[in-house]
Amino acid sequence: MRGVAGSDTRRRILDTALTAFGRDGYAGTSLDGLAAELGIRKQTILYWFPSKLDLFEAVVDDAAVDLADAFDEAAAGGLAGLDQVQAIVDRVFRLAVHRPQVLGLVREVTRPESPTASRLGTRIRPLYDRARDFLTREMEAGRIRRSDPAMLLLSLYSAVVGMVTELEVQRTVGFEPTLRSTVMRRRELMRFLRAALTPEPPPPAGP
Amino acid sequence: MRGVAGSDTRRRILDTALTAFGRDGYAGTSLDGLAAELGIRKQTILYWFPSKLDLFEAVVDDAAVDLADAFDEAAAGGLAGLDQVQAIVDRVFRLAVHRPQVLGLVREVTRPESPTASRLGTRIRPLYDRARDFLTREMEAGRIRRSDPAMLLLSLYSAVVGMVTELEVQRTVGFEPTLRSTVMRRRELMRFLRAALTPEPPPPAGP
DNA sequence: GGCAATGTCTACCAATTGGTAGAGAAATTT
DNA sequence: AAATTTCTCTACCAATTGGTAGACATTGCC
Repeated sequence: MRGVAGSDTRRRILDTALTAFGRDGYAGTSLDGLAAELGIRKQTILYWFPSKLDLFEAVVDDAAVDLADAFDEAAAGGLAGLDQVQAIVDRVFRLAVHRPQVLGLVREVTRPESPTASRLGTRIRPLYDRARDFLTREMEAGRIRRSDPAMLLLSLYSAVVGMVTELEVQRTVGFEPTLRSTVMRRRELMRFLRAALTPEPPPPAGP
Repeated sequence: MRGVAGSDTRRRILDTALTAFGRDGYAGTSLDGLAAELGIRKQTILYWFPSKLDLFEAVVDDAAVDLADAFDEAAAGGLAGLDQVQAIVDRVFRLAVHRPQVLGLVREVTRPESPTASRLGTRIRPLYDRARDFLTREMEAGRIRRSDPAMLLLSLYSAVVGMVTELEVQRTVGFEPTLRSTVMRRRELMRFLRAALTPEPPPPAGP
């Protein structure tokens, strides 16, 4: 078969590359290896993406869309306070469970020296700003414990990504996480976050 | 100068390699590049460490000692509950501020596909066990909010590493973090952790 | 001063890397 | 059916990779 399949080849390359980059990093992924995994020649990859870096950027853009969609969807409910936070965490967890590769890529791309650290930066920035604004608003409304929104956001992000990464580590070690353990983990994370975010009861009214 | 310097070369290689591996990852670091950075030839590196992988493992072992020392030191005070947690966080922060490279390496080595994921595993395992036991004990004593100790530990770890990583990212972007901002960040982190860990007040005594 | 040990270097090497040039098959257009 | 476009391939290539072999300089010991 030659020159047949149309451009689902492009999609297949993107998907496999996402996994490979997330798993082995940019430097650790070779076009030859990737091609072998796909059962095609490296030159076919270079036909669809003019260079390795172009491929990487395309993969990042692709993943960024997924992430943004997840956030949008979770935010669409128009919830407030802890419920909104919970909705987002749930949604990210869902993404992480059925496309764990995306998180691997996030990990790779947020490395300071990543070849396109800046790219994900510009893609994610709007999400970040929205999230921070949300937290600020909720704090002012007293629905979330008051603190520095930027740093709180970072803590949230770290906790979520850390927990999801842990799922992946388990899987690598050969422990296919059960639905049950996944659910437990998410619940545990939410307890942690709720504990950290619940506003303190107002102090007994002063003079 | 030839055959002179004695084996401080070995130390210099270890230090520079730590930075390089943490910054560029294992695959992203080349012996030639490393040698150039050191002003020596690659063969000198291979004289001290028989292979790239051997070098990497030596670097990991070296860093693991630093980490273990930090923990030991923080644990030596014999504190309890949140105070002990705070002591450890402070100590890790201090390490991260004056040897940020170590954290970069931790990041690299905790990647599921890292060439020596297992190695840091065995080095860190004892620390992990100790920490989990500590948390379990403190929960039973009612000094820390009750939850799954393993997952709580993961949340703590993620939050700390995430925050420290952020410091590094800032530095990369060119924002030399001031002492002031570092302190603020640490304080913010502690507030987050305290909020998450403080035990709930006992429910009004039941029947 | 001779000599072994130590440490760094030059000279190579085979394998792998990302990338180019262009042949050739299938599908589409004319 | 001829021509063109689309897609995948074979054949290369220069640069870089981790690693080997061994020359040569310095040091400390006898």
